Amino acid sequence: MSKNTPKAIRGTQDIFGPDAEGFAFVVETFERVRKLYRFRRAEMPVFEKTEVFARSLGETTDVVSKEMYSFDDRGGESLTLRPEFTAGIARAFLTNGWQQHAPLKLATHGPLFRYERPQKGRYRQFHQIDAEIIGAGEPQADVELLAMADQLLKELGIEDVTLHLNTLGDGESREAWRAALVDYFSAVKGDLSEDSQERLEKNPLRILDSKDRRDRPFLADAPKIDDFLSDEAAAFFDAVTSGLDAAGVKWKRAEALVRGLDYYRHTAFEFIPDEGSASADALGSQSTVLGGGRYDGLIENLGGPATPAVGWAAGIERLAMLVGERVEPPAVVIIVVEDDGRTSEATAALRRLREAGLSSEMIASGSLRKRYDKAVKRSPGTIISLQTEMGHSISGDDSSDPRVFETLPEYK
RNA sequence: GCGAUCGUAGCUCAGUUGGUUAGAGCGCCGGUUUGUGGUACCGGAGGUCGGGGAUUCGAGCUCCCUCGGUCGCCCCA
Repeated sequence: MSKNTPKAIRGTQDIFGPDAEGFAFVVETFERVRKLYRFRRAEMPVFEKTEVFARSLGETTDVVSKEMYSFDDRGGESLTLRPEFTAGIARAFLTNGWQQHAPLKLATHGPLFRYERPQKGRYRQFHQIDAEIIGAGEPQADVELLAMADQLLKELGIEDVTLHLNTLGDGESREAWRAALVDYFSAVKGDLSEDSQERLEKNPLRILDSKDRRDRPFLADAPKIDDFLSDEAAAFFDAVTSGLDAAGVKWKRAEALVRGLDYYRHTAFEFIPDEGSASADALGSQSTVLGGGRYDGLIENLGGPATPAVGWAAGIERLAMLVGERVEPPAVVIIVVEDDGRTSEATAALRRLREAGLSSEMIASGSLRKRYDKAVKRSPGTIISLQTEMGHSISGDDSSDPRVFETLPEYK
């Protein structure tokens, strides 16, 4: 590599080989499951006016205040590369009149951008799959959404993660709880970690899942959301949990689970690897594999009508790490050209194989005597070797697809 | 933004208390052997040891700066 070859941007990745196969497997599985649940596909732009995210996520959140990739376009307007899907989907819902389709089940996937220090399972350009139900305020929507997430993880072969579930209540419940937490933690402020003292000002709910030892003694006796839930909010949560039970989705109550973004109300959830599991090891300190919740106020914040909605997103890279490396399937046929005069013959044969839907390639370069060895190393179902004197040899008869010789009877 | 750690061929790594032309395996290219084929052997290409500066007779190895990777904190998928 020359010294003046440009390097990739920090936090971006070039994905290839087994990793790329894992990535594709996640996306393909998501597409399949999403159709099973009748979620409709949507595509949004990767950039929006900055205000779309600033107004949706909350001006004071870290994402908005320091993690957005923002820039001015030539007209001087501030634009931002999407740091998440939900805000853009809400904007699209309003500007395209998708209200007419409500309740609307949507699914999408693609790249997102966040200006952060990269580490295991976290990148500046990362990729998510995403599912939302917009315009449905009933708990059954939460159940539907979570049932889909649960089945997706199962179909990906990820068994050692558990749904951690909480409710943040409605707006009033959440505010009352928040105030009680501030009172409680303020009383012991001096004994809290520096980080949590800061959280007390900015985001007191997050003290609850602090990793600092100094905060732990105070967590167990902290005010519980359940004591502040309105009757309606409690009934809503009951309906969600009983619905999950009916759908066969295993879950675990996580009273300390809160979500970072301001727009969440009622249901909040994360699928987290079980303690000590292989998945927990694979993810390092990035524990959440899929997360989301209900965001009934968001669309109103963007100037639309009051519209309830729930959604989740999951990092494709993180899921791919749990799925493990996936090998590329070998070719059905490899044609080895051991006589350069027969290259055209091989080209014609390949065309017919591919038209018949049989994956195939040829090896026709490099040392003549090593071409066959190269083919063997790629372990195809069948090797057809075109030799001098118009001869040929076949190997792999046992594992050959019968269609190979239906397509190319002359080599049988 | 903060902390830790690493940075030698395309890849994975060796390189002794600093000492002459920097090595291996794999991969790649060519050849020999086996004569019908995933073997073995030989040879070749490929590195200004991340970059810059300092110490020294002499630095891949010591020191400083810088740039990158990785992991962790904050935050988050």
